[in-house]
Amino acid sequence: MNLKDLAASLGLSQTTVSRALNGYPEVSEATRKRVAEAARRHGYRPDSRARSLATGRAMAVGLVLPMTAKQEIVNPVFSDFVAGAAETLAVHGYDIVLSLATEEEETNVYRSMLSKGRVDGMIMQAPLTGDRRIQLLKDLGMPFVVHGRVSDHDDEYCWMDMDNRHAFQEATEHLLDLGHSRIALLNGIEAMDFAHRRRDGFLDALSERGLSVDPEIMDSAVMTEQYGYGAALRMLALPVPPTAFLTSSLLVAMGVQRAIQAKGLRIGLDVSVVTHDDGLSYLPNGSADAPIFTATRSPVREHGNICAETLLKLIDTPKTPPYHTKLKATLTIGPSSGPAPSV
Amino acid sequence: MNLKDLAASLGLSQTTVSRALNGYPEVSEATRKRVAEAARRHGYRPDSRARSLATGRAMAVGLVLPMTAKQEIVNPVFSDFVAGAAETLAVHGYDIVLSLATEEEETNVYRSMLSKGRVDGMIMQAPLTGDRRIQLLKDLGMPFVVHGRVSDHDDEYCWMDMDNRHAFQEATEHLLDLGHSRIALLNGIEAMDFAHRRRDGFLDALSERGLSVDPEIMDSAVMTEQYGYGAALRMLALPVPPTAFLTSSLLVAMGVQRAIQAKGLRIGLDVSVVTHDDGLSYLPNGSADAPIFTATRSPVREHGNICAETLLKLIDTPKTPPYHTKLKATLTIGPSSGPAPSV
DNA sequence: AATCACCTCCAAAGCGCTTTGGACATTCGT
DNA sequence: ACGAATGTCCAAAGCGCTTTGGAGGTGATT
Repeated sequence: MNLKDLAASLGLSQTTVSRALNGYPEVSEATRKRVAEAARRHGYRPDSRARSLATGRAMAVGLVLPMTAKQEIVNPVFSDFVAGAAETLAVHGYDIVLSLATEEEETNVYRSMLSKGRVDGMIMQAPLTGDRRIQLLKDLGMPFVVHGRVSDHDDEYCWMDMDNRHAFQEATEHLLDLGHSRIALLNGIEAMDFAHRRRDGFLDALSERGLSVDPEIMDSAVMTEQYGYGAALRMLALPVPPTAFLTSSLLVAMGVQRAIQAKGLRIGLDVSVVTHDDGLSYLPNGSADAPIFTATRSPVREHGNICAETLLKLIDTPKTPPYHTKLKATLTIGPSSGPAPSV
Repeated sequence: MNLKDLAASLGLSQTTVSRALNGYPEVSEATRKRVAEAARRHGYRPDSRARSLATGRAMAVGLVLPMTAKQEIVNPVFSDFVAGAAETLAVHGYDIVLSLATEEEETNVYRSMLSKGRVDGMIMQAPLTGDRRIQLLKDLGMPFVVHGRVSDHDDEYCWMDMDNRHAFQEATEHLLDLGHSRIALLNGIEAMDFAHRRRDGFLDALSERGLSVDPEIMDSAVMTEQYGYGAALRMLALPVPPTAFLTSSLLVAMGVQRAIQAKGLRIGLDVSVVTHDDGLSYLPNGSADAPIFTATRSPVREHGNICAETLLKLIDTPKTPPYHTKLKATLTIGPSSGPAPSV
């Protein structure tokens, strides 16, 4: 049943039926009722393509699943991020069109997005340092917002990001204030742009207090529990082991925790752990009033909300200058960090 | 630049240009070259809506983000599943259209899918017991496949599932064979249909050996690390604590592990742990040759592949009878399970 | 009684593509 | 040399919706 048939069955024109259904004022309340009723009865569902073709709006935004083919890992942050974005978009009647970014076929990456009209804008996640995709998106001339950013060209596009540098600086200072001077950093892989900024924050805090860096207690890898466990185990076996760990994700912190326990040490007493917490719904850091880890927290679901919000604004008024949101993470003190043990 | 303009600029008809671009045989190699070149030069991108409207195929499938508004948790399995689905779909040129399922507006759940033409079929995830959405999908008359199933109406629709019952039966038997007779079950929330079947497998294995069940060492909740930790701690404090735990997810198992360590017990020696492992890429169970936990494993990314494959088949030949795939999980022995301690 | 504004509705022109049903040359078999 | 087969291209009809630019009728205003 299409609009034409529906109109015919009512003895009305398509125009009137369309207007009645879409809430335009130039149709009497009586006919509107009649039309709505008939539509319901016939199970009429407008064709989104036809509508989109006529209106020029796709009512959908694109999202690329951040996944480099090499390391077949899916960003654990993805599901919460997308939930946040979808949530906000749904309110405005927008859908999300997902596509997979594999590095090989870089040119073909945005295949579906390349065919015009499928989406009104795009959200890009997890940019790498010097990510070429940003230029690609710019060339496409489609509104887009980046979750995260690439340090060099900050001002030329729209992004929303957490203040990674500040968060890690603050976390480090927290540990320094507790008397720790030998702090290990377990970072994410440094191809991710945010990892750089996190390290910078860490290093800034150290050098501000005149502390130098020991590369032996700095590592970076894909953020898994295993990684945290292995790296912590190795570092704790050093002649002068770190008294504190700063990790890039809760999962890594959990690995560190396991290593600490395996060594027969006590977390928060013998060894402190501070982590960043993306606020993933399935991986909560204890509860709000009783966190497990001391953590800089910035829920990624909220990031999704903001990215969506920003993109919608951009779609509405395409000529707005590049707009940025920088979120501050909140430092929550938990039992995992305590005064440095006196030697 | 649209097809019309492109054709005009070449002095050809739209028909010819369209055919040249889409690889139809009735166009000379020379013109095909010329057209392709011009298209590239002008950056011509066909409008997916117009094409879809003309062909009748959307070249996209719908996916509902499984999320009940109440428990604001995003299924951790989602990202890997969707990666698998996207992977397979991309090969065939299909996109994924995501939408959010909130329980409140049940009727409105498939809003975007309801507007015809956006997708050619749907994948539904994480069905609840007696899930009404399946009937809804059937009524829509659109091809769909369910990841998981609802026990009662197995045969009326297309699904792919893991043999949850068998997996948990096997896991339980493994523990029984090791001499454990007091086994705790930490299940997922039982609103999820698969949780039922897992429990059934567990109970079957027990009753086969004439063992009865102690409800005090059976629990079910959202599968987080915290839950595993808390439940295990509580159960280990019982007068007759369990000597083994069977958990529904790696995250829960990690929580159990933490509780065991906190109690000063040794995993695999004092207390055994067996878990199901969804093979999430960001939460690996050790490595293939050195697993951390004894686990029944069935990578959910593969589930995504299969669901997509199945759906594509269904879209191609809509009249195929309901088609089912049941995957067997593989039991991998790790150091987390060992002989029951002699009393 | 004539004018005006307003309300309610409609015909038809797109939106940009695919595809049907030929048209017009050119080449082939005999 | 002639009809048939083949190769190459085209005009135009959709696909199902929105939206422009009126048309006709009603009641209020002058």
